[in-house]
Amino acid sequence: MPVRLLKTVSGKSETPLPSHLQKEDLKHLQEGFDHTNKYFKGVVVLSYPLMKLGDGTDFFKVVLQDLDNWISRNNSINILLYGKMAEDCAKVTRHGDTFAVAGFKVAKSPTAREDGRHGCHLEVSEEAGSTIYVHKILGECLDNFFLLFPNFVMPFQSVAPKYVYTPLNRLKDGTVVNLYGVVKFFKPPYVSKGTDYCSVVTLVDPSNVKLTCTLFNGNLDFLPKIYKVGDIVRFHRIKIREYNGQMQGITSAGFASLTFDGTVGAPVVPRTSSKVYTFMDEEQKIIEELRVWADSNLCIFGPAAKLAGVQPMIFFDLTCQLVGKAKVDGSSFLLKVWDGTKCPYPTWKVPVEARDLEGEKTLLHQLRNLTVDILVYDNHVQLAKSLKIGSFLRIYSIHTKQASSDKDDVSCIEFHLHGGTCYGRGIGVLPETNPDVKELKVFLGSVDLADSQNMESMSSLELDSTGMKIIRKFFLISDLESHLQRCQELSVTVLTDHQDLKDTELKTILNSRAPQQYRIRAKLRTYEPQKLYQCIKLHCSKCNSLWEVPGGDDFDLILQGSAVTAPNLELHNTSWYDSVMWTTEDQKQRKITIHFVKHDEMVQQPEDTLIMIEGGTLKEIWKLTKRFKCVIPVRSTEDDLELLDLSAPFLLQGNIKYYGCMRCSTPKPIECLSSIAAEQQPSWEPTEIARVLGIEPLQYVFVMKFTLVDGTGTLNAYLFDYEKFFQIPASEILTNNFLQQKMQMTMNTLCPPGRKLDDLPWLECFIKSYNVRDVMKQQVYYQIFDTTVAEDVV
DNA sequence: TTAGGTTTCG
Repeated sequence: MPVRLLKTVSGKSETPLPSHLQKEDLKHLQEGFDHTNKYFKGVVVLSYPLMKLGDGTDFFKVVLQDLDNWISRNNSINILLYGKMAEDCAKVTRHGDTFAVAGFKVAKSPTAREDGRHGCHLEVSEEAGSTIYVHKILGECLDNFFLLFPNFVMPFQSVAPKYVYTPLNRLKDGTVVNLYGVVKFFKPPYVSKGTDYCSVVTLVDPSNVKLTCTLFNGNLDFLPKIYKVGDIVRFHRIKIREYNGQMQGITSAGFASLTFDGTVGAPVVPRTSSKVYTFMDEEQKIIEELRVWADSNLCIFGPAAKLAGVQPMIFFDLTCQLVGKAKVDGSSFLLKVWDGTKCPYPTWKVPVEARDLEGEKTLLHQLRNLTVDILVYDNHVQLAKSLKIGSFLRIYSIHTKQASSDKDDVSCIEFHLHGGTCYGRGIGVLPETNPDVKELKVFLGSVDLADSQNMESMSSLELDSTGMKIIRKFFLISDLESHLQRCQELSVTVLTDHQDLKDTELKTILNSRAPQQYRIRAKLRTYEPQKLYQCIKLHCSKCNSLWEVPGGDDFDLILQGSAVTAPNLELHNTSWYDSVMWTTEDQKQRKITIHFVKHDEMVQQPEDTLIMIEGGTLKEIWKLTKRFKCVIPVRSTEDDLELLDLSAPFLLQGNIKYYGCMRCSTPKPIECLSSIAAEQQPSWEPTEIARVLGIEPLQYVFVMKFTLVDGTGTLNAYLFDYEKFFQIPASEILTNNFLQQKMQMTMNTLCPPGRKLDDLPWLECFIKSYNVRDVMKQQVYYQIFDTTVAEDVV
């Protein structure tokens, strides 16, 4: 809606300014301050002709004099109006009119020295969500009245539209906009490497477009108070920029936010640091609509857990109360927390000096069986130090690790908040008004401390799906018992073949010659490696060699090394690929070339296209794999493109890096790929790509050593499995956290930590024995085969 | 300025 003067108003009975707006004093108008929900009021003492700027934008300048400081010498300020607002205001403005300006941007006034006015000016436009309330003069009589009684509250008429909110699919580079969104991902505010706190927030809206915003502020309070995925935010005056081909939001001067609980039916109460803010009935409607949309269109699955529900080797968010804290060393800090439930596993205690431990000694002692020690590292230390004992926290992405203890059967769980902010890792302080905190407080109050040794009586408050509070008994230990009982009766693994074979005791197997095959029934006493990510290897089926999976850093180094080679322009744009080269804008002036492989002389849709990249970084390549079917990192030689070193992947597809065997591969020129491109329907299968490029592909494989016992003997059997045993492809486990957790849970069922031998479940397996002869001696080895984890185990 | 979502391996 354009600026519109509805009618001339008179008398006090007319609509006053909206109640959420507060008057800002002239002397408080400063750059970098939060002027959200403030207005500045003044009389138009001067106006300039309407102009057009170089880009065609209308521009109008007026000078407002502060009524409350009319005696002061320096009491006027320049107001710069842009666009439609400039055009419309120019039509109706007369000297002597009173303007109340809200939603303005404060910037340094370049003309302050010459015109002697305020050091800053105010910038207003419809795009920035500005509002101007104009009171028209009614004649000299009232004008004088006004000057005599400056505090007289005048009726105002709104002539500018209210805030305009831009859907996420309509954002344009270089604009400052207002928007709503549902939080899909967030990093709670953390101390950046600069001077401010930083919070990263990814939003979605019904246009199904995602926007990642990077928000900075020196004051924690000015960043949005997001507590969980699914919260809804309203951002005012967020700047939109293009970054890496995508729109990005970033704080601009005057940025302000409101945050709402995203639960359908919950009260619509904004969380904000501002005491006043605009919030109308219409906006309540927007929140309610977004809640309903998110409820049916978004999968908001949070990894929240109670201490009673934790497993080793998971990442989870914990809502808890801080009971104690202590410094450990320069890079780590200890938080002792509880949530009223008891962790079913023994938990580790971080050794600290008694004098370093802060917190109420009696309470720490009383809660000793219910608190857990969380060790936080690096960038989280500063925030952790500042936390107040007794405060309620949500700690995001805590990692539970199983401590490897060789000395006894009982291993314990460690809780770590590792350094960095990946996956939103961090600490958030929850206010006492937070619904989750209210609920937690009720529950903590109900915990009978004398009874805390008796785990079976623990209970917990939970919210059911309708948001109603219900009290449910927690019988976690007994749940675990019954689960284990089932495992003991049946078997946690099943055979996929040879059902008719009879069981053989381990003692008999150990005393027999190899090679032979057996069916066994045994318990898994222990396994190696305990760190499951270490059990993934690369296997060459041609020479039978096993290779470690190279780390991301290795790949990065190779990429950096290859980026030194300048791209050979003679190899650009051939009959089977189109090439695009660009130079980065930073000081390094890095050159990146992408060769798009064509089909039928045309570049296909990205999801069907194979690209080759020269000079890219690990991150850039990673991003390209999200968009294109295949990515092959290459470098230029004098007369052809070639693959990089074989310790780098020869191909990236989705999450998977494909490697070639260094012994068996004889890389051919990249030109050979053109034969696949020429096929009628190129499938770009990794094995096919490897074949034409002379690469012997390595396969991802699980390699583990199981120590099995059955009362008659102990036998070490190797598990060598691509997919069948865990029903998880080994190729995906390193890049898929969900699958890693699933695998860890499987191992916890097969070999529950902290259990005595009698309580371990039975496994039914096939094993085969085989001879391995080296120079010195011949040895018998055993391998598990045709066995899989039972379907109902995980 | 900072970070620019994509778990550590202590």
